[in-house]
Amino acid sequence: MPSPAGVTDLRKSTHAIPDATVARLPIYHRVLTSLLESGVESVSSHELAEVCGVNSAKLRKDLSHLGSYGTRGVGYRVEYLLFQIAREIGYAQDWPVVIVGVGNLGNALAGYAGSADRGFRIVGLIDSDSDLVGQTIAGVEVRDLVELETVIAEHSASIGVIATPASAAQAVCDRLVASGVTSILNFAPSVLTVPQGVDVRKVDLGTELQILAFHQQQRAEGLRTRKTSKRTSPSTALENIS
Amino acid sequence: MPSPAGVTDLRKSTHAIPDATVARLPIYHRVLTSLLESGVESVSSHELAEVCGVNSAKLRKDLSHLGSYGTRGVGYRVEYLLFQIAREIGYAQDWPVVIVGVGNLGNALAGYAGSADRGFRIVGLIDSDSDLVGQTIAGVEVRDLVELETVIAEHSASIGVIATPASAAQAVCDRLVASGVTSILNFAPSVLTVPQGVDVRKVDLGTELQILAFHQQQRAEGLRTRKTSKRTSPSTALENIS
DNA sequence: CAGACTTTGTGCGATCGTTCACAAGCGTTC
DNA sequence: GAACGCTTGTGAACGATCGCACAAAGTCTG
Repeated sequence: MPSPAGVTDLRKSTHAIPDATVARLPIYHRVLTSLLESGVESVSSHELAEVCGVNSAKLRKDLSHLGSYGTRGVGYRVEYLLFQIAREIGYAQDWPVVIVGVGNLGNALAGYAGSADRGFRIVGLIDSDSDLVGQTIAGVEVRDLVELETVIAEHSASIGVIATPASAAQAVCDRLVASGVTSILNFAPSVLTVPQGVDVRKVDLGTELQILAFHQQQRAEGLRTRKTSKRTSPSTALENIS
Repeated sequence: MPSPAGVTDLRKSTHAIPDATVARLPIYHRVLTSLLESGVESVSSHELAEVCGVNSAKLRKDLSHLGSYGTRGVGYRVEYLLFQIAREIGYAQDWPVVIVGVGNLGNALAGYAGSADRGFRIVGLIDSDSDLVGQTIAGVEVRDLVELETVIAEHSASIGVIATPASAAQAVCDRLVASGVTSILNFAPSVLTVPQGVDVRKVDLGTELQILAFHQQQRAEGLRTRKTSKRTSPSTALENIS
């Protein structure tokens, strides 16, 4: 899993939950929520792992980092496990989030984090485009870039999302950090420099596509060198050679 | 690094470039492009690593997987290195991409991958909303969901993007796979099941936010247990204890 | 209550990724 | 051309993660 950028090592002192595990907890949480709504009361690690798309041993080890919340011979009680995971990842804490850049991407995020009752509350939508300022999106009024510091202070926001063009990203980032934001989700295709103690996660749509393209190319080359054929039936023609 | 979901192990046979390295190549590519435009002709691994936000040893090892494209005592020639990376990740191959789901997110992606001269060409925008069908976005006409198979066949698309609600994701995925798509980028918050030989990468906005929230919570707890203070000045109050 | 069965929690080895540290190689200077 | 300084490329140690395999601990049945 992608390790966070410049994370201050501080969690070792408390529970010490591996990064790889933390990255999977939200998935478990979502699947468990879905199970709970379906009326399922208990799951085994095998069943849950199957649905989450992970190895069952990995799942058990992940959960064991939170505590012993299962019952041997039976499995995990969905509701209880869900509660424990939720507590661990700070769900239902309603973290105040500020989104800077209300283009298509910012819009999508506002709708996503704002509507569903995830553990977040959009407390600020910021843009420099005067046409956008004043509009209400997902129940929140878009405010001008100059009000960035004000909005953050108003709601004591500690999580910021950068959905601006790359050219503005570092400047916005600096202002976020200066205002007390210590967790940043960056969608701009640029490398952010932050002081120690600030956590930056990067999501880059272009990079993701290029990684896919790489694998696609590898596959194509693999086929070509094996039997010199044009692209024909790619369905199940690839067998696993490990 | 985030390991891809159900990737068939096939690359071992050719060059065997580690996943972690592949995930960083697009970053190097972008930074190098920027350097080239700035007129820089040569960089050392230290300089490049600095800008890319990685360790210089890691950078050198990454590049060494592609070949020996540097000159000892000097560094790397920007243009040459850029070319080599581009070749490796299939840049300028103009991969045909189909995007299913033209909400805010699909829109953002269409603009992103379509406008900038990245190595992709949006050949299909698909949605089931009849209000959207027929509109032109980023120079491409939105077509109805029923035409999915037709559009893929028309352009021999092998990369598909799912930007639909979670409820539709698996069904769309199945149809993509059945039509010959072997690389899928999934933005829907759901676990996709695919046959062997199909590569799925998942980008989950909610998960990313929750990972940030977790770290934020850890930090808060760390502070609280150290000295019982309210949230005051979070600016540079966190020192690194490793 | 004993024995069979099920499933968790985890010790351990294998694999993958990162970082250090240094030899090998290149350019430059005297 | 020898000596010096710089940077690459990489062997090797380290650390994190994964997955197997199994003991521990529970349920169920007779």
